[in-house]
Amino acid sequence: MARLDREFYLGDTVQIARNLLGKYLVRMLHGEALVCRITETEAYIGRCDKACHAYNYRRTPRTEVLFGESGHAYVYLIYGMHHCLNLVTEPEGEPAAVLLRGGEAISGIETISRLRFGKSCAELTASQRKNFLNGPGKLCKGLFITSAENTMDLTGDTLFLCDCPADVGLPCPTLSPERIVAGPRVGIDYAEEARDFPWRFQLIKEENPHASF
DNA sequence: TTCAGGATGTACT
DNA sequence: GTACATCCTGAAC
Repeated sequence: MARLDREFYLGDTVQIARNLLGKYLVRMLHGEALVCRITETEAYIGRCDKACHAYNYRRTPRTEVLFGESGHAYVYLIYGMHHCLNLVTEPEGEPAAVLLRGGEAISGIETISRLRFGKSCAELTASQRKNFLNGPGKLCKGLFITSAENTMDLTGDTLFLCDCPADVGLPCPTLSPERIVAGPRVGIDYAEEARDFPWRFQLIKEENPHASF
């Protein structure tokens, strides 16, 4: 199975955040592949970014993984009840990561639905279908990603990314035209000048262009 | 369809 | 004690 290797995560974090759009996140759970296509990301760079947990190289037990080898997962709990998944980037010693903010479910949808809402797809309301994986906490809940996955190596067999679902033996979906939109990040009003960095990237469907910023 | 409000745990000051 | 890279529900429009 071809998947994104360590080298992919070594470069410029903002570029990686952009490059991750359209890639496939694979979560193996009890032998089943839960797969989603990434549609929204944000870059966080400790060196210069007040919104980053490791701003100014602040090193604590929590941020330790950000300083480590690229291509590992940084998972943390936010607002006491939601998890967020980040992919560690850049060489060791440079704390930086890309937050996965949203995706669309490709495979294992029935399982994802049960993890998200405790019921099958067929029972979901229109609102629940619309808000399936369109948020960082939702993505983690749907793919059962918790603190247990913190520091996990993303080049392993449990949680990884790939270019194309064919890499995990799935048919490639037919894609409608899309474009990439960049804008300021969400929920970081406290971060002063870093608030306005256009480090959020989103895939927008051309026929349904509702950019949210 | 939009909006306000509450739920909730951890890290760090 | 405070702030936090959020989500869900239900009420109002």
